[in-house]
Amino acid sequence: MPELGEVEYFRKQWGKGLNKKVLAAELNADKKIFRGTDAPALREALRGAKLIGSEAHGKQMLFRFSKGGWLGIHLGMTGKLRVGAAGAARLKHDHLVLRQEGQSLILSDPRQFGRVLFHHGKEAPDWWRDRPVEILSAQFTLKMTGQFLLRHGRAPIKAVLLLQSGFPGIGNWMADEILWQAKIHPRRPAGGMRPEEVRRLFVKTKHICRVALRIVGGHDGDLPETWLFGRRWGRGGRCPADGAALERATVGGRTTCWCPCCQRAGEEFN
DNA sequence: TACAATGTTTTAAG
DNA sequence: CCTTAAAACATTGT
Repeated sequence: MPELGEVEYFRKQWGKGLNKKVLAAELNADKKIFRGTDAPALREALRGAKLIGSEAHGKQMLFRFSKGGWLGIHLGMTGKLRVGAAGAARLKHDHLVLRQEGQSLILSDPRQFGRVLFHHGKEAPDWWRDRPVEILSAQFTLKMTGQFLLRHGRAPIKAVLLLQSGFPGIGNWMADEILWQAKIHPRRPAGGMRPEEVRRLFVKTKHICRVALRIVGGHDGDLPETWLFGRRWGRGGRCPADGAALERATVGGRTTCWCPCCQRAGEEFN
């Protein structure tokens, strides 16, 4: 599930635990989701600590606790954050449960492509300090975007949009939406874009992030019917703009959906 | 049964 | 060291 907007939605869910103490952290330290993390240390450090803040950055989340607890969460493909009852039983894929007075903050992730990180200390850990420029920040510029595309010039543009080092928070449906709205074929080499196309891609990237954060992040209604979003799942979809049958194929290792009429690119890419 | 699923990470090759 | 492409990861649902 989680791309930019959904990550923000889940962050807000755990936000319900703000300013409340963790009575106990329950987890299975040997689960894959804790790979590379000292899970027992996490459990000890969070017992009695208060949740004092949270942030999202692309698909990464950080939950800050008193006494120097820094909890990083990535939801992978199937991760979710929810709030349950105080004594809620741990379900099969509930890998981390923070018990608070009156409620439980729960992380579930069946496939465990997600990851939990933990750092105990005064300073922010490296994994939170070294982050790419956020798409909606003023530092994310047209020039930067053009440079990033050139740097990955031979890869298909779809694959480049999925690189978190350049487009943090963009996932599979957002990449397809950006390319459809910008009228660019997903298999076009990133470095072969005309200036006008780079500009369209840049503008649509910012726009789609903004709307996704508002609508998906706030669970505030549905994405516009005029978007590709609602038609791109499964075969047989039709382009909202011209009614053409949508194409589906694997591009950049992921299922990709596009309109062969709106997103023309010449024979060699179809 | 076999394949696909809103994502990285690893491995191998250029 | 850098980029690219493909496989791997673990589980569920169609």
